[in-house]
Amino acid sequence: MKNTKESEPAHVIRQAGFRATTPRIAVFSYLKKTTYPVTIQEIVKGIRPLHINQTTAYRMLESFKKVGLVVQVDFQHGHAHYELAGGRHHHHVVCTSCDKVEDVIGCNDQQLADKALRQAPGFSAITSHSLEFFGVCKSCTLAA
Amino acid sequence: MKNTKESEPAHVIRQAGFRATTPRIAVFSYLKKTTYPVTIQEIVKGIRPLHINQTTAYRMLESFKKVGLVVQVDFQHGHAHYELAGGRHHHHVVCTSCDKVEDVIGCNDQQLADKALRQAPGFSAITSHSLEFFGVCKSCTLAA
DNA sequence: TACTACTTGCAAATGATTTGCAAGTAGTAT
DNA sequence: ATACTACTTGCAAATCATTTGCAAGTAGTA
Repeated sequence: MKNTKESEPAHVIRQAGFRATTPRIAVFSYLKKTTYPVTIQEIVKGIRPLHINQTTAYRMLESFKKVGLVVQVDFQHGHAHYELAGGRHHHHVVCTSCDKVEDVIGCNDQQLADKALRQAPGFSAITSHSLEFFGVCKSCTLAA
Repeated sequence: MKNTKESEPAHVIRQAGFRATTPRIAVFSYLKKTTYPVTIQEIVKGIRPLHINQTTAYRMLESFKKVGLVVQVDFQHGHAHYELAGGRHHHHVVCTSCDKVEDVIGCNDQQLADKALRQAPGFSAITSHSLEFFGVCKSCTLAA
């Protein structure tokens, strides 16, 4: 299984230091085409008919996360959501009624982090942050 | 069990629409004296020698959260943390190595939320948001 | 083509949180 | 002070997300 086009999932996966296995290519490709952060369940179902074990998915996402290939986000739903990193850094607005998600960019994160660091005397560095917004989407507002 | 001084836990709890039971007063008082968001485990242990069931704690925190008495925060530790609401709105910096927590204030949240709402065409309102910073504290930096 | 370290699948363990139900009690009416 | 009822709690068991151990499979290299 070899494929060297720069943008090919297999290539990206190898660049990240992993073997380009069928499950990894499928998961990576799936994440590439999703438009919002997905759960492990969605990933496993999303790559059908290919079937992979949930354990495999958990391990894969964890390792992808470790090398910065994916980002984990928390919508306070009791389970993790993942999305591909690499795109423009952004955050999300989540509908607390129907779980719809939209992206938000331009949050001036560096400035936020700097300000936070200045206020935290016991810290020497801030490496990341999570920022999610919760609200009600228009369809749910109408439905209420 | 009656007590009407404005600031008394029992009074606050009744104002929120609950019965001022021993477990609730104990948990509320405990939260009042903690200086960082605590877990269910910490709460149950923190009110000793009074013993309450974890289930009770979960239900209590959930209901406190629902009426805005407490806020739930997520440090990506696999379990929820809670703190009393009502104080100044703030966020946290968490050490990814030792879990130390420090508060951060003045994040201009309203402005952040407004900006987010403007960018989310499908949403009619933003009701809350979560913002946590992750980094390394000074002791852990030295220990590394 | 062979080989080995990296991967995957499966089953079971762990940990957090939830649910059902019977027993207990705060707050109110008597 | 007493009785009463709806709100609360405790306990046991269920559920859900995630992790771990180990044997079998396979990608990438020699």
